[in-house]
Amino acid sequence: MKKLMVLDGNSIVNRAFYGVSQNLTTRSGQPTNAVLGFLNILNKLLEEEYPDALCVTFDRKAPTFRHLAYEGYKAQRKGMPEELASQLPILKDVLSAMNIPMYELDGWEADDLIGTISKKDTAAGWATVIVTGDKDSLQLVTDTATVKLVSTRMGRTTTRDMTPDAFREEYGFDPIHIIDLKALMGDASDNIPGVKGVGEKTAMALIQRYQTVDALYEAMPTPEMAPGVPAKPGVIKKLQEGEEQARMSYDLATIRCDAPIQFNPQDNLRREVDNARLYQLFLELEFSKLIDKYHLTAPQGEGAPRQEAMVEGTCTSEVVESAQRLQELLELWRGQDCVAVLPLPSLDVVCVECAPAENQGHAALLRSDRLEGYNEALKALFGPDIRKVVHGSKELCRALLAEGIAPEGIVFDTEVAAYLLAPTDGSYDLEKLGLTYYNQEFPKAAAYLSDGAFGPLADPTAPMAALLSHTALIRCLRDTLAERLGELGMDKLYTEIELPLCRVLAEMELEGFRIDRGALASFGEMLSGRIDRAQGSIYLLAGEEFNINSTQQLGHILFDNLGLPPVKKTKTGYSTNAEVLEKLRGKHPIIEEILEYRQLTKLKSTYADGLDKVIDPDGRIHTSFQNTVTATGRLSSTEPNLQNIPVRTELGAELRKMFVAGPGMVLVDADYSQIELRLLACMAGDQAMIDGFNSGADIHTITASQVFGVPQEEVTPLMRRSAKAVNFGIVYGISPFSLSQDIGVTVQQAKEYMDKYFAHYAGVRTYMDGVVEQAKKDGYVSTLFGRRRWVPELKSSNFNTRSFGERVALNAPIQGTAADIIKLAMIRVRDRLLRDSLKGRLVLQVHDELIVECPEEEAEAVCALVKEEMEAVVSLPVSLLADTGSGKTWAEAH
DNA sequence: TTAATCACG
DNA sequence: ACGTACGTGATTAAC
Repeated sequence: MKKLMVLDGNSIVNRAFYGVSQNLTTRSGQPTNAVLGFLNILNKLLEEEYPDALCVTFDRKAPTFRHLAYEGYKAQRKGMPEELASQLPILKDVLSAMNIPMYELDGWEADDLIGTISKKDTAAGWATVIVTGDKDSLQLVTDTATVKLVSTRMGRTTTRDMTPDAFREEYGFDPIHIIDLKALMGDASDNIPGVKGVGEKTAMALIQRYQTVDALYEAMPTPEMAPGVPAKPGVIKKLQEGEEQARMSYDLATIRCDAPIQFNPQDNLRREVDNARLYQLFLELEFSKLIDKYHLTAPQGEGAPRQEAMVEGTCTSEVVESAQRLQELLELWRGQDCVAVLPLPSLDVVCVECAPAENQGHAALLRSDRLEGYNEALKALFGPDIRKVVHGSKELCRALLAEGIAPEGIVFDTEVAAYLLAPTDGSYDLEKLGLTYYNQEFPKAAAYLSDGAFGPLADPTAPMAALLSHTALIRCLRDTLAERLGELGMDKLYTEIELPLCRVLAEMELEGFRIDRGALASFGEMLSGRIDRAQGSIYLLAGEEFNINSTQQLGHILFDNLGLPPVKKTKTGYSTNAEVLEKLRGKHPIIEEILEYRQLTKLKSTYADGLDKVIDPDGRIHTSFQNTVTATGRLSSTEPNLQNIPVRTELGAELRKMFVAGPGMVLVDADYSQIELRLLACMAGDQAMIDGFNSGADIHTITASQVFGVPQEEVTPLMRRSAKAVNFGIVYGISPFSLSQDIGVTVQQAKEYMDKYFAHYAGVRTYMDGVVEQAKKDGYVSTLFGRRRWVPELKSSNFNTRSFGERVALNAPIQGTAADIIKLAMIRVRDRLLRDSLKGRLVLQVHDELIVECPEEEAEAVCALVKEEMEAVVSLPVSLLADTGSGKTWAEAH
């Protein structure tokens, strides 16, 4: 039996709209989430069902006769948000390009068309699968027509197949009687009134007993309920009064199967998509993933503007196999403004491209298996006399340095440039940049990155084509991105900070941080013992064994079994985080044990076990510093993250004793003191705060004394703590509510603190207002060094989104300037160590802290050098201060 | 894959 | 009336 799948277009697109991330739009601002969601659901359905034929139905305004029958009918549905309405024509274009038939008819709704189609389908001897999110359609379920109910909960699509048996199991009557059910209980979303005072429970019990409205009213005035369901008093009266409503609702709930459409399932057999049209549409919608999924290709001769130099074919290529040819090429490259270089991670293959003539590229492939003296070739290529543009220079530098080659002459990094231009984009794959900047599709890097892509057995054409086009793309991007950086005033930031930093980061990653493996292991064993004991007490106190790591199970034990009062809820149930547990402390002895257990297991799994796994054979940990990730310009650290090693608790801080210097070496640690607050004082130009810092006293104490109006000597620890919370909160754009939560006072008091704060630091308030205002005007904020962060959230109509934008606008310039400063300090410290012929080397950066490993005898000099360079990065009304220390371990040096 | 939690500045 | 601090990454559970 052949199978037709028919979709309720309106119902599915609604689910998609509300189920898929709300913020998905094209660069021009056209929302696309509903279209994408629809296609995702469609794909999932096709994989599940493999129908022979497929079609989609759409509403076209409510039928006139229904308006006459009941004026309010479907009135609510007219309020479709503009963001969704604007996507409907796009969706129809896409479906049309996919050659999927659509049915719509003036005055008819999608489910009436489905009813009609389903009936004709059955008559033709076909099976039907109806896809909708609307339970009304369940009345159409027959032996040959099933309904797939689609629901999207929290972005996940789930479907449920309703056959007559499944339906009867759930409802206790035949599918057709869902009409009778709706007639009694009504349906608010469809404005079906039903019988007043009769809800789902009563209606179900009645229909289970009588099946139909007719039979029910025949049994009046003494109807029975389904066995076991007690009749509520007054139901009979309500049924009698509501008979007219019930009859009318019955008509409203009935899906019509007699729409005047031509339909033959044969006309809906699946067809190939229209490649050219769909490609163009997906390009406009920026659905690059779907272009891959459908294996769409760019139509020849039309579509997006193409950059000639990038097209394979206008670019000649060769594999370099002789030393003589290599020399010729090196000479050619020396004469170029720049050449693009794309290395594979192992450096076995390197592609170099230049453009000797207008629009005519030439690429050369260097392969370790085809070229004698390969390492020498690399050395020559990465000499100072050839200007190179690369994508991801940190990785390249690390690979070259590992081979003993010190790269020079890297004049541009397209990945870092793209990051500076759009730091919130998240990733900067070449294929993505091609789409962003040239509206052009490129092959995926996986084509040449996969193992053995260039091996002797592999078909060389696919990886070659991808490699060549990506190398050409790098060359083109350099000009585009460099120009854009200049326009935005970021060329200095780029050439003096970001680009040279790549090399520094590569060196630091290669250097690594030495770990005392034995100490780490015994620390882990100690934790294990304590975890076992804590776990034992928890099971005992709970009266049963369960997975303490599962927040769901834990919530169940605490709040259902032990009867503790829930403090906060999460999307999925009870919240059990430390803040909540802290509030429950003292109410039950299990709480303390759980807090202890949490602390211990965190230390064990993330640090004791986690770090041990990534210790290299050289006894050191080589983290990766990510320099194209954060929205503010900070670095991040991964595999492992060495920027979140515990320090705040005594037990956690033990770990820092396992980060050690090598034999005969020490660690020098230097951190900026209050750098963000100092920057706030300077950027706001607030004289009171500037004076506070320059007086040399503790800034939190000064703030407390000013806010609470007492002399500094009389500031209590509590007052200082509150002032500190305010100081930090201001940098994040805090609200009185959050401050009150943080320091445990009433919202009113918190507001008072903030008012007093702003009264004393009036310049800070002026500055904050000004920054937000400027950001709203410009659409971005910048740091002292010109780094930008775009803040589109400020334009949102959503209060929360907009508020977030305001906080971002306040915080980004401060956090970002601090990031600029320490980056510059890193470059200077690194250069200075070399210039002074010291053996000390940077090994770690933690946002406001630098760690250098150096020979014991250099300790003093390095301390002085690092402090000097860090403090001298900029000259501001408040001078920067760096505190230094040294020792055999990180704990000792800090 | 997402959510919850918790480690850091 | 909203919903409540900026920036990260790793681990675990559960879908």
